[in-house]
Amino acid sequence: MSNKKKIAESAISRLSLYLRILEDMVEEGEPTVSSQTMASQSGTTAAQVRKDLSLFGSFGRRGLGYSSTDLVSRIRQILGLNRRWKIAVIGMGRIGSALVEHKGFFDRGFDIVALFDTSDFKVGSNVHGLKVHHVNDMRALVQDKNIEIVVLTVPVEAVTDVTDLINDSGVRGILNWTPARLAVSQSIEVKNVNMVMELEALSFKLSQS
Amino acid sequence: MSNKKKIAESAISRLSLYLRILEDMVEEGEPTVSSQTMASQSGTTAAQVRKDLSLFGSFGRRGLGYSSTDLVSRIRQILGLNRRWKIAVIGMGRIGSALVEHKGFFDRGFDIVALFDTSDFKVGSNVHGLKVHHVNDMRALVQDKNIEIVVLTVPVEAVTDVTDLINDSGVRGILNWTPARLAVSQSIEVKNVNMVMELEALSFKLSQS
DNA sequence: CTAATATTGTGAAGTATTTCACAATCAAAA
DNA sequence: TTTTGATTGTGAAATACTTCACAATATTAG
Repeated sequence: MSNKKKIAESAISRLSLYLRILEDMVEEGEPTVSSQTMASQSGTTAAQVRKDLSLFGSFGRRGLGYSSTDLVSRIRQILGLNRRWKIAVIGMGRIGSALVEHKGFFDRGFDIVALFDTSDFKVGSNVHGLKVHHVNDMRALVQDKNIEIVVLTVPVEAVTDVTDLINDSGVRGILNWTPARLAVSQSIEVKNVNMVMELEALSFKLSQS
Repeated sequence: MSNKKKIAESAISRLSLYLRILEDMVEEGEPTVSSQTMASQSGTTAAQVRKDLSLFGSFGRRGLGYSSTDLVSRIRQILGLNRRWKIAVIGMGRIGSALVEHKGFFDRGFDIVALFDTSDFKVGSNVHGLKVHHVNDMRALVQDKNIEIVVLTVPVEAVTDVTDLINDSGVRGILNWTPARLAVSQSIEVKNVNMVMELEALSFKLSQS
């Protein structure tokens, strides 16, 4: 599926948001939903909602709105969520361990199937029922368990070495919690999550007003 | 300082990034730095770096580049980081507790000075040397300790009630870890952090290729 | 002092994203 | 059957953001 059309990052975030809203609607038994309803619940405009959806097709019916259940499965399809994803967490510090025990990932289609750490002290221990492996065994386990995404929560000093191992492992995507910018091979997708940067953005806004 | 000029969110993120890069340069003893250097280290273009900075003033010298130490303090000033911020964490679940013990916030100017939870079971306990308070005491403590930002990591069921308490507390900014969209008063700034949405964006990208 | 080289700051041009606005379509009521 | 009211899908317009390109300015070498 080598889709050429370039889709904005922002449109994808909104689609994620619409999906959550629609699932709630389905839960509540609403058979249809309008772009206006989705817009007000997600803090955008009805035109934006329709434009976002129109990037991928025509899913609604004029005069009626969208079928909630249908649109849920359309968006799931678009986002690649009509399947489960196997992920690993690398770095069993406080944040990494906390993420492992978080049920939210499983609930939304992401199965944590392996854990890694760099320290011999932690390797071999159990976190939430999963054994912690040494990062040197990453390649073997990624191949063996078909892991496609890793969540990276190692200390910043370890990033360079671990990035090499990831590059070599066959993983396709990284959710990077470290403040470092990763030197990954072209084919690997990276999303950066940076708490401090978010706080700094808040600091900016609060300083403006 | 009621600055009317609207600054793009993306520009602010990049400023955060430049700041980190510049601090490293200073650490390494580099007296000056060019827009090109900052660009390649932050994954953008030299023109973008110069444009971002020019939104706030002229900080460089033609032919020479920017003074590292000077630019660090300029950006700190711009982002409102020329002071320390007092923050609280609301929700002492796994993620909330992990964040409290994370040294990264303190290192970058954010002091966690209070903890809150909704459950009587956790209230009164100690996390990393700080006592956990009941959310009902938020207003008093926010006022007393001059807390301006809260990090919200409560379970989604608790969001509505806790949001009311936050609205009433005098807090100015929220870093929202919950998947809910908060109903906050106009004057409160909210930044949303959503792990699952990030994973879904990865899922989309991986499904495209 | 002049030439060569480096690098900023910034209008203008080029892209990208969002919003507007309206024809097309559907259901229900008259 | 026709009218009324709702709502999509989408070009076109408006806005926002990024990149280009070059004059201005600084240092160093000759």
